[in-house]
Amino acid sequence: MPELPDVETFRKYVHATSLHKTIKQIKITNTKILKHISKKKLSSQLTGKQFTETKRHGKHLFIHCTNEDWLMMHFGMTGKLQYYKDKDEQPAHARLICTFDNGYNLAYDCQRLLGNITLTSDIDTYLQRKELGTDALKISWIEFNKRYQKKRGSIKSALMDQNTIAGVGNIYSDEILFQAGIHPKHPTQQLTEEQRKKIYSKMKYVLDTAIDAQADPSQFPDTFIIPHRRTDRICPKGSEQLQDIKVSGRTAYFCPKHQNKV
DNA sequence: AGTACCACCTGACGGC
DNA sequence: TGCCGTCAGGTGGTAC
Repeated sequence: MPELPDVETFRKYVHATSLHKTIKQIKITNTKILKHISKKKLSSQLTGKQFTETKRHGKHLFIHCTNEDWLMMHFGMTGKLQYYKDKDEQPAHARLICTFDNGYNLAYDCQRLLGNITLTSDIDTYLQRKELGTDALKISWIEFNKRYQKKRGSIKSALMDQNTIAGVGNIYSDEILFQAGIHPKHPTQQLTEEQRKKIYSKMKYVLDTAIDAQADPSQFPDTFIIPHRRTDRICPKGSEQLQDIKVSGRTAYFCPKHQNKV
């Protein structure tokens, strides 16, 4: 689930529900999600504080806290957030639960425990340490063009490389390449400037459109491939059968008619 | 600097 | 019904 549009939707959700409320209690039900911080330290740092601001970089969500730290959340493959009042609305795999003084809770739910949470005092330092690339929605054409001129390997894996640009994962890379009409295995270095430009503009279009649809595939335009990927497997531009192949170990879906190979 | 493979995890699904 | 392999929208480490 969580690529850039999903995480941006989570960010807005936290912003709309969880700011400026005092945290009464922190509950951590599984410490595997904690990175470089103990359960005790995280609870004590957050209890009694409030969240005041939200930021996102690629697939990373940062929530500012009145102790000046940022609570960092990464969602792995199965992470999500839920704001709720009654315990019966608590999601099944809630790993971190913040209870506010208004009686509501914000739960970080992560079935497969592949996500992680930590505290950081400075976002830029954190991003540098992780060597994350520029956010996919913030990167300029100049920088994108420069990076992808030099980049080797298939275009799909280049788009998914978080050190090159941050935020695009397996499904949105499929959508970007479908919209751009480029085969996922197309060698990055063999793209023309025109093709790079097309990928750049379709990347922005796909991510913006997905954010507008709150990252809900059922709200995506009829022209998107994502809702067809693992369902009817039919190309939305025609009636061709979509194909799947492995690219850098991930399953890529594409239309053999509309995405020509090199 | 690539790819290939394994590991981390849980759970859904299809085949037998 | 149960067991087993496979796969899933992520990332990090290792070997080549």
